[in-house]
Amino acid sequence: MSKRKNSADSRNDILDAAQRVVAREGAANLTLDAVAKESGFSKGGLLYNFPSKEALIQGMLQRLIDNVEPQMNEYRDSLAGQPNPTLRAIIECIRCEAVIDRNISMAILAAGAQNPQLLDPLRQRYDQHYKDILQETDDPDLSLLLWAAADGLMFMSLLDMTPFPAEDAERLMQRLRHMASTRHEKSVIIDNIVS
Amino acid sequence: MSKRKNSADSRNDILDAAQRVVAREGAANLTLDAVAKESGFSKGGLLYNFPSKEALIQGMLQRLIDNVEPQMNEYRDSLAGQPNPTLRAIIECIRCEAVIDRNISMAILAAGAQNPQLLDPLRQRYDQHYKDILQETDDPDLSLLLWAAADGLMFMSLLDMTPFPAEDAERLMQRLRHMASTRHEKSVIIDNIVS
DNA sequence: GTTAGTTTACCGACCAGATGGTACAGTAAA
DNA sequence: TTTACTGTACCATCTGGTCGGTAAACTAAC
Repeated sequence: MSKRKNSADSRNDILDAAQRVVAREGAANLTLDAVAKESGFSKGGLLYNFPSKEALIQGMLQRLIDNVEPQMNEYRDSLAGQPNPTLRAIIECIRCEAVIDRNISMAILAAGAQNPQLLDPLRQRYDQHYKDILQETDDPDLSLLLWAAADGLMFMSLLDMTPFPAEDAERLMQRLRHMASTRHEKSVIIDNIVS
Repeated sequence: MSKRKNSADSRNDILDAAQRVVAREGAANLTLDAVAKESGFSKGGLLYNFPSKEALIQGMLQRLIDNVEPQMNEYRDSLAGQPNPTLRAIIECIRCEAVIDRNISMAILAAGAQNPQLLDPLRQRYDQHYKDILQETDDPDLSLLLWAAADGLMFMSLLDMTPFPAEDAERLMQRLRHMASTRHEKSVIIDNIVS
């Protein structure tokens, strides 16, 4: 009966429990008591590791980010030298739903609605992505639009509002991927192919 | 001291008050008491008009939709005969932020996170947009991607995560608009301009 | 046209449950 | 001795929602 764990393990166990709760019962039922029960910790132990509910949610978001990061880097590194590696890595991550459980993302979104600064870590990521994408592209605006499109598809899926079947979404993602992998000499190219 | 108003007026007054509350104090503070106070109604009167908080939020969403609809139709009608009228109307609505107050949308989003079926009216709209866009386009996938991109930009702005300045966003929207207004003979056109 | 009954629209006190958080005494491993 | 908890009791507050009451407005009978 080893009581002692190191604190990092405990925190991870708690975050796991929180994710299970939210995945099973939805964002509305993410309460300290529920997480305590699910994790096996006492409420005191929970609040010892995360001094507030807000801290817990911050922890969830941070871990989510930390989990996606290596996967993204892997993609990006494998595309080094080719066009738009970061953009394509983002698209790929969204495509294979590295974005984890819908409920978890929704819970974080809901929390963000109540306390906007909770999303700051995400904002930082977006900022970094923005800079990387710009630096790698021949056609900044097109790349940003492709990014926005991928993001839009992700949000639709997140909110369960995608009006088309999964295979269509898949095809769209492939086309995005394809568009991101071609080089363009100038912004204007696309705009010129008018009938 | 006419006590009697017709119910529709009361409901509208209450929805106005709810919007003011949420715009001023954020989604977290959208409580029945706050809305009652802001609207001048008693809590009982409020709950007479909206039998539950959920009903109130549904009302807010519905009115939001009802307000944007005529504006969209106007745009669309003015583009009749030209390519992609619906898509372009959507883009235009997003561009000039017909999407109303950020806080209001966030409140609805937050509510949707807790009770997903609350977003059903929105889903219906998306479904209709989807059908309309498909029917009007020469290049279904491209149109859907442009739609997704516009949506992505909207969500970024909604969550206050747009990493680029407003003028860049404006330029992106213009490009979207432009891309939506050109005819394409085949999907492949775009894909072919590879270096 | 007055009276009586019914409905509509609203008031405001009260309530029950949930929830985040505290306090604190104890305990066991490192 | 410090760290990392357990466990319980407790609490203040908030919040959605109920409920009995009430006055104006509408309806209908006389």
